[in-house]
Amino acid sequence: MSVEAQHRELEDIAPELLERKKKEEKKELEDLPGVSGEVRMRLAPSPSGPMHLGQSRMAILNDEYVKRYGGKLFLRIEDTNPQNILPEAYDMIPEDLEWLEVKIHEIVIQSDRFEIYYNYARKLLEMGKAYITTVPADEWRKLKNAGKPTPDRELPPEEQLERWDKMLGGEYDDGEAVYVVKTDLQHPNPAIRDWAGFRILKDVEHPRVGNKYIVYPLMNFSVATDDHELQLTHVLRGKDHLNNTYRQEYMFNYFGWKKPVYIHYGWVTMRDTILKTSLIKEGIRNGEFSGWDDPRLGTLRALAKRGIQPQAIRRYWIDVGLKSVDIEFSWDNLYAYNRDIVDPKARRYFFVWDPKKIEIKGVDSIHAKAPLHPSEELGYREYSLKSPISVFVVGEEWNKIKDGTLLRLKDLCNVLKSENAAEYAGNDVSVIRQGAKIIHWCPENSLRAEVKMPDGRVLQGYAEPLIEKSIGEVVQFERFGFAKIYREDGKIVGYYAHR
RNA sequence: GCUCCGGUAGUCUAGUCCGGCCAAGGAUAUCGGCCUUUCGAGCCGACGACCCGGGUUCAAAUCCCGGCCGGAGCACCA
Repeated sequence: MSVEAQHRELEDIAPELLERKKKEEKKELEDLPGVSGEVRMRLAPSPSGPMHLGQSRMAILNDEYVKRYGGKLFLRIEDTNPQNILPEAYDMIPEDLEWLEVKIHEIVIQSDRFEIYYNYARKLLEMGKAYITTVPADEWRKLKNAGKPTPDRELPPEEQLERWDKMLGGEYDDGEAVYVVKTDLQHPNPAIRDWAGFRILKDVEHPRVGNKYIVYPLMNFSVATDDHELQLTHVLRGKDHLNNTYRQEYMFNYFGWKKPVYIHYGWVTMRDTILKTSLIKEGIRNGEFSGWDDPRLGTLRALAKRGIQPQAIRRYWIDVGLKSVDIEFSWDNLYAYNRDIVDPKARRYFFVWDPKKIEIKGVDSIHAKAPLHPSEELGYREYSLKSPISVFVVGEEWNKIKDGTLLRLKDLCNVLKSENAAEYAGNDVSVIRQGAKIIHWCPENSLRAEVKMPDGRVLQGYAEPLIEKSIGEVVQFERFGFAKIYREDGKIVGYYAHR
């Protein structure tokens, strides 16, 4: 029977089975595989700058799972490359996580743990699973890609240990000797073959431990060691780390450690978003950016400044989940979540950009009473205007309207437009139903204000005086968009979030 | 070049493991209507997708084979 025939038949016997039901779906994170009891997970940022939007994904997902299953979430600061450390970041990262509402149970800093790494390094040499090579880097790499060992790869453990002690003792200079973990030189994936575990950095001062150590662990060695030492059950990481996982598994196998469950999520591209710490650092130095929270940046501090709520970011990443597909970040979706949160609470005000002052003629006084929110009971902003009455309107908008048009100044009155003035035309709200255009305004005693946009533009204008009551809050400038309000150098400054 | 990982509307996601309640659900965006003293919110509607080709099957987004496309890694960075 064909599918169509089956459908026809079913319509006769049991039509209710063909009825479609509509349901709103609530998105939840899928269960973590391999959970038995509590979980132990970690965030592992390097302290090169404050956290950005991209990194918030791993923070949120780890946090969600630890909260769901119970257990422990470690913040492990990976500062084993002293050349890429911003000292302030040691404080900025926990601050950012706190803002994100991520619950950290314990902070571990890798530069406190050199002795632990050295200890395992020695063991591995004793086991014959690692070697010290004095072959120059490019030559070593060439041999490796050809599947061939360096001459010193097979030297006996005693000799390797001797070399290790010489490394630690400073008898080699930078690059003259490297500690390598053996894997399989015939491994079909060249990325998995023997990998460097420690390097020598003699003349670099580490911001936390100074010149105490000259032998620095590389990422794969310290990560594998710590993932084991912290007894992690699950590791979430970007799939750019997939080959690192395969590398690290060699250490787990050599030592017989229990492996965590590894989950690799996909690559996120963020168009038009500045995330690279090196670029930001440079931009701050040369004055291009105002700081780590410049509204053009993708740092969490910049988003916070603009009034993006941590819960919106959380919902966004939960929505995305941890699939291994590569995705494109959607500002629209993030903004939609943020609007959901912010809209019911944000007080409404008028902000007039490109301000043009016009006089309203033919009336002695007007009392304006505008609700602070269209549906929530948040009270009113009231202004008494006395003759001569002038208000600010948006110049570019005003100039586009034909003279003689009947306009509604929202929550104020109706006017007949002429070039640089307006004739009072009563206060009958029903003109709106007749199709009168509504524009906004602000009183003559408004405050100078500017709004900083995420694309770097700065709009100059006026905000109504009562905005002062909402400094530090996210407000909605009617017919314009949501912004978070600050006072900077005596001036009202809004950081634009979204429409 | 070698090795991995992926491919559902503009974007994100459900479904794929265990083929049939999928003539593919939800969100967002866009467009239209209603409502509203905001261009916000709300309500209603429209638009829009299973990468391609074979095979297995009564039945394929789902299983098999072959392509194609995208991404990542091949550092003495993380």
